[in-house]
This record gives sequence, C-alpha cells and structure tokens, in this order.
Amino acid sequence: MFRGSDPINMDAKGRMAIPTRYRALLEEVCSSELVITIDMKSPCLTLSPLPEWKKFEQKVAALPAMDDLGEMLSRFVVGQAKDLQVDGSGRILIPTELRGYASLDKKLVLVGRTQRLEIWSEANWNAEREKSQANYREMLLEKESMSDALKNLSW
Amino acid sequence: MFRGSDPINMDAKGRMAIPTRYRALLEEVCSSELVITIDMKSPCLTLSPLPEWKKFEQKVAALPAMDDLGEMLSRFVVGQAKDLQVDGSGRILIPTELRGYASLDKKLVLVGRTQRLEIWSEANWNAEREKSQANYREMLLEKESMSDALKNLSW
DNA sequence: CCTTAATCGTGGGTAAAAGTGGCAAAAAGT
DNA sequence: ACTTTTTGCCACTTTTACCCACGATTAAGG
Repeated sequence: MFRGSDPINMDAKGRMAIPTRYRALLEEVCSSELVITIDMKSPCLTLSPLPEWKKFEQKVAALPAMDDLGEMLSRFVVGQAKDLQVDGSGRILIPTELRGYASLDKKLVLVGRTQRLEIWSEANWNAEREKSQANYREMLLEKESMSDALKNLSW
Repeated sequence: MFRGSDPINMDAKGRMAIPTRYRALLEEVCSSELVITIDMKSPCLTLSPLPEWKKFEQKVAALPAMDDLGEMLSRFVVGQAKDLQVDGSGRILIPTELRGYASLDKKLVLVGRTQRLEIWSEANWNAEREKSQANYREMLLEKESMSDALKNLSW
C-alpha cells in the first residue's frame, strides 16, 4: 500500500500535504479518515488509515491486563492517538501535542511502511538512517542476532 | 529471468537505459512498472518488477512488530523504495536520494539476479568482485560457516 | 569492402502537475 | 460583539515526466 519516502514542508499552521499518489487510495480505503499517534520505539509519529488502526487497537486491547509493557503501550500509544481528516486540499493538521514527541519543525519526511505511514523530522530521519548503515548492516551479516522469521525470509 | 551484467552510463539527469533484451520482457511481466530500493547488505540498489516486489513487501509486513532487525529492514528498505516507470525511450530515472547510498556516478553496472536486478557503481562492483574472490572461495571450502540449505544445494 | 539503413543510446527542451505559502472567510471562544 | 484560531481556497513556483531530435554503432546488402 504505502512505500517510499517524501520530503514535505509543514506550514506555519502545522499542516502537511499528503503526496498526490496516496490521495485517491486514502479516499478509497478509509474515506480519508486517519489516526495519528506516537511510535513507541522511535522518535516519530505513525499515521494509519482508520480500518488498519482499529485492527491494531483490538490486538492491544486483547493483551492480558497484567502485561505491564502492554498496558504501557496501550496507555501512551492508544491514549495519545487522534483522529484526523484529510482536508479539501489534501492536507492534514498535525496535533500540537504530538509535534514535540517527534521534534517536528518545518522539514518533515513521510515514510511508507506498507500498511501505515511514519512522520519524521528531517533531522531525526537522517540520523536514524545513518545509524542503520553503521550498525545494522553487520547485524544482518552475522546470523546469531537474527530471528528465525527473518533468517528464512527469501528474497 | 534476469542474468548477466551490463555496463551502462547514467546521464546528467540520473537516467539509465534498460538493456534492449529486457524491455519486451518487462513490458510483459509488469507493464514496465518497477520498484527500486536500497540493498540492505551491500552498497547497491535493487530493481524489481512490481509483482515480485509486492511478494517481498507482504513477507516483510508479516514479521512481528518487536523484531527489531525486521523493523529496520522494513523502515529503510520499504521506506526508501520508489515506484518507477520505464519511459518511452526504455530508460528509468534513478531517484536522487538513492544515488548516494550506492555511490552512483556516471558509470554503472546492471547485474541480473534471476528475479530482480542490481544496480552498482562500476567502482563498487569491481571492489566487491575482487573482495569476494579473495574471501569467499575459502569460505566455500570449509563447511562450518555454511547454511544447511547451501550445503544441500545440488547442481 | 564500402555504403546505406535501421536500431539503440543520449541529450535537451517544453508542458503539465504537484507542493508551498499566503490570504480571506468562517467558526469558536471570551 | 470582537478577537483569535482554524479551515478552506487560490495562485505561484519548482520539479518531474514526456516527447522529440540528433548522433553513434551495428548489421545487412550491394
């Protein structure tokens, strides 16, 4: 569904334009209704079509109540989620409360992650990308740290 | 499907000509719709027919969210992928953001890898080729470092 | 062997589309 | 009712993609 990254400017009001190639798709799969929230593991935001989000929310809700990490996940990820509507010009308004979490200023990068999107500040995105090249390439070469699922991924 | 390597020049706009012998094939299997992205393990780019790419994307999307390496792979490989269309002259435009990753300048090498293609800078390609001949030949002779699948490969 | 034609690679120019920012109108809150 | 914040609209600018033309190389035929 979503792939690739697009550099986008956030305007003075905190709005960002959704790339044109996604607009018809979003209208179709979710009537342009999206949910935005924090990413628990990285300094970025995630943006999902409402139906996709609901699936995730169900899975999290089904976790055992005594699963402390799961509780945390629910409290902060679900707890800070916000519904969004793409406006007539194909833009969304990024909630003020979430901008700080991902250090968003003017220059953003929108990253396609198949079933959802990620919103990064340009600075954080570049930093993360460089880190990945330094650290993760070797982790992919030594097989110990790798999950079986990944080891058996054919490509 | 794809085999062999072709030296190709990238023009000033970052375009490269697809070898003539692949053009009819690409038109047939994917209406000349391709996906280009980084190769996580080597300093080169990979170029796949859209249907092939989708299979890969599905497999990656199905990995557990807590698989850190898998997440990484998705974030940077899927996240930096880009859809391409072969133009009327049989060329593709290599995205600016990806050129740096593979150190692409004028002289490129297009390498056939059966179901996909690899794009190398001439310099990186030659370096990698020499390195492999020095290191991997002996690794193929000692059986310890070898996966079972490879050990059992019949030819 | 030379000449001619056709195909393939290369470069550039133009037109259309997408992103960006500003402005105005409407809505909400004080 | 007035001020402040939000939303929608429009216009400008930049980038991208498509198209055409030229040049080179290869193959075929005289």
